Amino acid sequence: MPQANASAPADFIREIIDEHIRTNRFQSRVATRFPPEPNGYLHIGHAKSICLNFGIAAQYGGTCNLRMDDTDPTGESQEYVDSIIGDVKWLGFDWEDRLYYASDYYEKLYQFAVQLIKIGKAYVCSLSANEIREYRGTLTEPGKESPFRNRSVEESLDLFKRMRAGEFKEGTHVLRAKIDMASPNITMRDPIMYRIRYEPHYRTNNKWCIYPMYDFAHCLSDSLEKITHSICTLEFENNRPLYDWFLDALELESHPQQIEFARLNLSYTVLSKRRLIELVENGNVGGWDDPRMPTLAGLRRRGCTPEAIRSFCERIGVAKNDSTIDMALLEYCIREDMNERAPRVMAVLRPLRVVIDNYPEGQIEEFDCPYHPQNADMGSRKVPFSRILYIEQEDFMEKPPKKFYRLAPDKEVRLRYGYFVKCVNVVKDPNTGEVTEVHCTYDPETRSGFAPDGRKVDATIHWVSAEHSVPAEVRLYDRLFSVANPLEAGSDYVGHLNSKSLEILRTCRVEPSLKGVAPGSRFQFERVGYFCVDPVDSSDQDLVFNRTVTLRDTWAKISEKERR
RNA sequence: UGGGGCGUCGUCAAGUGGUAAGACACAAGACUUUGGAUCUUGUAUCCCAGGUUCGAAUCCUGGCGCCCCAGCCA
Repeated sequence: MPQANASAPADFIREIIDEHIRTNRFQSRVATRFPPEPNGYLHIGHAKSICLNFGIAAQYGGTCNLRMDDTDPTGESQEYVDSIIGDVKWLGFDWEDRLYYASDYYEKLYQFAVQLIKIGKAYVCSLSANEIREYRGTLTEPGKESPFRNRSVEESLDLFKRMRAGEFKEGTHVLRAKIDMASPNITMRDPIMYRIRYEPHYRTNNKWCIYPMYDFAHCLSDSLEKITHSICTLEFENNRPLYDWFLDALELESHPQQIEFARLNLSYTVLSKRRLIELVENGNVGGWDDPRMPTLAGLRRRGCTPEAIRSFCERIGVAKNDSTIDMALLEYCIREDMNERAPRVMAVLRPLRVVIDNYPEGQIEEFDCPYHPQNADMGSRKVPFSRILYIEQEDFMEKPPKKFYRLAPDKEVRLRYGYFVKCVNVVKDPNTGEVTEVHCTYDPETRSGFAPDGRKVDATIHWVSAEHSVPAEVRLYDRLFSVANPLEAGSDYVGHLNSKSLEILRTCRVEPSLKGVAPGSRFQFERVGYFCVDPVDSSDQDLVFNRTVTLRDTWAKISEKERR
């Protein structure tokens, strides 16, 4: 398990824990948990919580449990459980043998409910859903007490037993806590503890037809697991009094401290399970693991490493301010990580044919090219060079603007790890005027990239040998949404989907060393970006690369500025 | 016109009465066989208004703004 380093940021949660340790609350124990509901895939917002909970446990020598908060059979499934387990593991965290399920506590939870009825703190209410809503009051008006509120303990006990036995239809009865219908905190207005639902649960199947609500189940699950710090997001702040109320009413010894922090928002994407499900179900993306998705599955398929995501989670901090992190920070973390680990390799995404007029026909040379400019330990590979090459279309301009350093008529550039070449002629499509082939001469004295006479070139460009390179498909991914805050103006966030979030290039040529690379392996295509062999669609016969993130592109900024 | 939370650089975020850390972004420059990487440099008086104090982002008072809560979701 990754250890929190000594310089781990001291956020307000850690301050609270330090205080608890100082005052010997919880006997200096620290026990946290990550409690997802298995009704969707984990996203990077969950990663923040995972890193927080597991990170704190590691830092304080405590434990962190993984618990499926599966109290609502609707939408929950084993598929999601499996994905959650895989994702947390992939992120690099270990819950050892502490994988728990709220559904395993159903019987105990039922007994707790019975106990609350017996001490007069819970009752079966037979109002309809609509009536319950009406009786609840509004934000500014107090609620009214249910006519069933003072039902006898015996009657509630009997009814509750029969609810469990399946004697009633859905919606006819619920179990409620007897608190205060006039509370200014709506959460405390006799909250529902159990509802009837004739829906098979993915784990308990048809054993139960009553299911506990979050507020009732969560605090008790925490207590049963002897959690000390129950960390959740800000929207549960209103629920904290209720969290405490149940534990106090049952006089439980294990009474965790709930602490709330601000959930993660990321620009140019959405991070709510509901919307992510919509994107998947509407077919706006290819699935939960579509590389454009902010899900852990999507980020993984795109090529992100767990290290990059953990680094991101450390950098963003933990506080109570509503905040939106700039996507640029995530991209930075990915580049930072990739820069160190990705072998450099050459690939031409949009090929332009180059003929070296004075290079002997049929001659082939092999250049030894290091995999990493700053790390010789990563070794090198041989890259073949020949008379006909491909370069990137955008690396040649017939009429270059002032600051364009690359190849142009009469201009000399260096081919990476190869020779200096000078453009002497172009061939154009007679109909479109488009340049279809560039003719160059090379200087044999400049082999491996240096001129003995000391002359310099403005640019170094990448290339592949036409004959030796291998074809590949490259998928260029970009931000999912075209605006920073897709949710800003109401609900038409789908309208802000970035139509250019995926561009598929099918005529790419990559250097021959890439033949047979393992799915999931990551590379830097020099001067282009970081790429990952698609773990799903790539094969030895058909190479498919996903762009994880571009390189920082100063030229793009300059040319953008010039255009304005 | 209820209750709960939050307001420090474009975006995050330290700061806990002693004179505004850091990161990303941005800008300028150095270096460079990736217009990459790296390195230097630059950029805020703290939502507003009063008050307390020798001294306030930090304390007090009053405003203003934003978020959450009226699921038999979590």
